[in-house]
Amino acid sequence: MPAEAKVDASSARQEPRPESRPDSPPLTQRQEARRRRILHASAQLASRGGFDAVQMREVAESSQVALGTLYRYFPSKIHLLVATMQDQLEHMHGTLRKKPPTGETAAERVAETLMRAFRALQREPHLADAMVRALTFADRSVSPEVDQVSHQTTAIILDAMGLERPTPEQLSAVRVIEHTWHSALITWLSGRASIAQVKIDIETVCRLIDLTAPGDARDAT
Amino acid sequence: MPAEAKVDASSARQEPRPESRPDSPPLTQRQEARRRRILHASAQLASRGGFDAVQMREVAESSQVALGTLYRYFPSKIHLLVATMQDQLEHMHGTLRKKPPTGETAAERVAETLMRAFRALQREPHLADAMVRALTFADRSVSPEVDQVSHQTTAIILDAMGLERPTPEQLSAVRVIEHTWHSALITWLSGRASIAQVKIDIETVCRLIDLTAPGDARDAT
DNA sequence: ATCAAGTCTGTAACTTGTTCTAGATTACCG
DNA sequence: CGGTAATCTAGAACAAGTTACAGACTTGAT
Repeated sequence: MPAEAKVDASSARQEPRPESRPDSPPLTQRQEARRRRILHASAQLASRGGFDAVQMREVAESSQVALGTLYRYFPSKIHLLVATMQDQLEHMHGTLRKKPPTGETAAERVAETLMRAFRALQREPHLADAMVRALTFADRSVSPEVDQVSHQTTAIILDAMGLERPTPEQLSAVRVIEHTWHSALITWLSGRASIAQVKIDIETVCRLIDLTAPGDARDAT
Repeated sequence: MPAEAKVDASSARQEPRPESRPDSPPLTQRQEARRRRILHASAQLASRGGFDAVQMREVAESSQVALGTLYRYFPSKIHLLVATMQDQLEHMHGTLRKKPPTGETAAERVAETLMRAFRALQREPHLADAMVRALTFADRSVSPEVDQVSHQTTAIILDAMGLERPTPEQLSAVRVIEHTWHSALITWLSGRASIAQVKIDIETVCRLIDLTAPGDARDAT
């Protein structure tokens, strides 16, 4: 059995994900595989049962890893679920990129994109529950990871807007859209708002985009 | 020692709070006092230490109540903290009512009011942490209570707008403002956004109000 | 091939939210 | 008053997140 070499720049990287996680120590293949098994188990358990069903002992068992190891990879349940969200978001961004939104205005395109994402979440409401609850419950110790999720979300929205160099005002609008997106998801997940309400809220907040760039929003795609 | 009579309509109610909690079984004076002690202890513990510092055993001890009794009054830590928030919100609404906002437009008045509330929260950031985290983490079993908080918040915002009969569009805008408010608080509490950022986000989202009623927003106070 | 350092495993212990129980106390009714 | 149902108390017990640790396995370098 040959020793597991670190995966460095000289070896062919099979996973098309050069960005996003500049891990301080590069992982061996087995470690990368463990990480992957853990995230998979996490998503699977979350898909049934939501937040509560993701139990650290079960994740460890499902991914065939000792509990201590699980905690070495993800220092808390919240870290694990936020990482799971990062993972899912990458998928999502890829999927969304394939079919760019068709709306005329930037506001329409953003709303369209978010509604598409929303429909995807509706297919796995328990998973959405686990991820979003973790995200909003995260305390300061998870800030870097939550920030990354936020940046990824921002990237998705800016993509939909078709902007290279957003103005500060536009960035403010995007931040507000993200606030609304997260909070609206929460109200939907906890049964306090209908799908239709979420749609309305998204469309309402997206109007802010037109407000920030009244005349020059149409140069995209 | 005379038996504690239920506080019913025939006895003078000393607390100026006839609305807000139509408790199915009316409470005796001692029960009302217990409830108050519990909420007080909860707020006190939250004020240092935040969410994690509110430990059910400590709340029980601080309020001189058995653990089982605490759970009879508030069926979970989340219920307790959401109730604490309701309590604080009532205070806040009263305080805010005394000095109505002075802005020209409805958007300005709402932003002014929210910033005033924000400054109040800044004085007790740990308490804010406990309440807001509980609010967004609450699951379906707490929906009625969370809804009440939401309604109270809506009332505050509509107050600031100076509206009696808001249009559906305006209500949508208010919902989006609340979303932004909660989510912006979270990002601030977890150290991912500065106070200045929160201010900008609030002002940004408040622009939606002008958007929903371009011509007739000025008839208040 | 072999050694030192780092990693993984299995397991027990600890913490805090939550539930349960038996026995006192209190509230309400006749 | 006296009885009964509801409530309260103290404390044990349970559940799931988290930590600790001893021993086995990997890794990287010689």
